[in-house]
Amino acid sequence: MNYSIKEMSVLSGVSERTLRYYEELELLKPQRKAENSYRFYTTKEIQRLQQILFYRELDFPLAKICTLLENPPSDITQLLASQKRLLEEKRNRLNELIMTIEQTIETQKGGMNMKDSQYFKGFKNKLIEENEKTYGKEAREKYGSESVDKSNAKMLHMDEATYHEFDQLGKEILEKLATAAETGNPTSEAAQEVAKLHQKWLKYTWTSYSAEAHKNLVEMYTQDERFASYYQGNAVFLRDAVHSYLDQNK
Amino acid sequence: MNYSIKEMSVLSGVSERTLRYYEELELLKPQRKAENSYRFYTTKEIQRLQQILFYRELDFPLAKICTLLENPPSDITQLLASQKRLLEEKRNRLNELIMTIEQTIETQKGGMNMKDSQYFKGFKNKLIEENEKTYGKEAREKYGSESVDKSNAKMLHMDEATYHEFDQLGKEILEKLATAAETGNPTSEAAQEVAKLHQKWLKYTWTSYSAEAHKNLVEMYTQDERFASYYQGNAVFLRDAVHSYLDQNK
DNA sequence: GTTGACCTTCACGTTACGTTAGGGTGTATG
DNA sequence: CATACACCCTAACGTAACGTGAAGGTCAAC
Repeated sequence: MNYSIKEMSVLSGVSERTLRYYEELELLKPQRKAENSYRFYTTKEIQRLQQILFYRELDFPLAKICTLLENPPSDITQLLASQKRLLEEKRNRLNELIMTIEQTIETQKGGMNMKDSQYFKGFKNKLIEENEKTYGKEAREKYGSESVDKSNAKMLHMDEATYHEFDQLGKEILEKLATAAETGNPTSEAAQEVAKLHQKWLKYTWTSYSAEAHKNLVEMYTQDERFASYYQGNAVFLRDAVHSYLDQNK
Repeated sequence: MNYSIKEMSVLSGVSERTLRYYEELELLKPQRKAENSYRFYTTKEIQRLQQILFYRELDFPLAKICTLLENPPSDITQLLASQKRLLEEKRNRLNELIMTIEQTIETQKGGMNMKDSQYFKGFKNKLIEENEKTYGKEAREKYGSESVDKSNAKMLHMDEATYHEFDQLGKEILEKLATAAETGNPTSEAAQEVAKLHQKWLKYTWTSYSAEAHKNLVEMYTQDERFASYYQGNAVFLRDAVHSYLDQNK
């Protein structure tokens, strides 16, 4: 049986343009009628097209499909496995983006303004980057890697001295939080000081501070593994301390 | 402070080309030095760039970012939510592809040849399509939609009559399976007949049949919801019947 | 005066096609 | 026999978000 390009298109569900394009790429080469140089496809080409579509639907690029059909690799399962890993990476990245959007929406609902929500995202990305440095690529494989704009800090237009203060305060909070958490009591004086410092720390970057947004933020710390990891397992304690502190000092 | 394009590039981590491109799109319009028409960026542009990057990292297309920054929508969370849905669809599609690859690898390991594995995928896609027709878009939203090549059946180069037989046999299996399953005994005569018919049915399309691949296939039926749904909850029964049948008739 | 680092615009390449534009072919009908 | 209509052909531009030169101007230092 000989099929014209239109018949082939209807049969397979791919457009005529696509069939011509595949010929251009030397992926699928139909014969031609001598008299009018019309293309015609036989069962051989049908089978070939099926193979092409098989790989195409698995998101293989056409160039790869081409080389793949010309010299079929001995180990197809390995090929499939590597394509799978690639797709998984893409998926993980999407998952990460989705989480980020969710959290951004949360911060918005929690009363943060857009500017601060954006800064929050930058801060999160910085955390993720450090997290990856610490825990190697496991984290990168588990989550995806959002492309981090590298010098978020520089773009904060803080001057060097202020940034240094800010950075030091961050470290101080981490240390004092660890000490305070040992007592287990979020209403202790040590814990309340941590909460106060955390408030001060936030005010360095937030254009408008509100207790509501602050509570919302520390709540979120407890939800995301990376934040929890940054606070070395004391995210819940920090949340409780901040809640208590803000309720005391309304 | 005025930054040259290079300084801006280092500061923000985006390439010079990208900065020029954004100017071309009217996304980010730096001023020019009068004497040499060099670009220069001020804090205003830095902030603008930060906004651009915020949305870009969430996979917003640049054109959208452009309109978005020109007339900021009142409800940003809604915007974020719709972007989230879009990303979720992409992710679901990837998940579907990943599952398909896994299953294809399984069929390969189960002793199927490549051609039949490809056909298996086509069959699965047809099932999915029918599944979606039945259960509406819930299924499509939960899983992603693989682009199905519509007329897989036609491309099987079965003639009409043979295809009709094949199709009828498929329906017969479904009915008899339901009846046999009521007894609950996969070694019953009725169940064994179903297994035999299923074998016959597979041989219509498989270029090489093996008991191993057959067992592997029915095992997979029990793992994937859509297959299970096609067999109306009797996938496990079918598996047991086939195993028993093949072990009896070695 | 010349290197070298910076800047400029212009323009092609990337992926997988969709979409005209301009023109030839084959056949059924008036 | 002319014409309408469905089909075929090639060529070429457009898409998104840049990367990568090419060709040439500007500026400070040696």
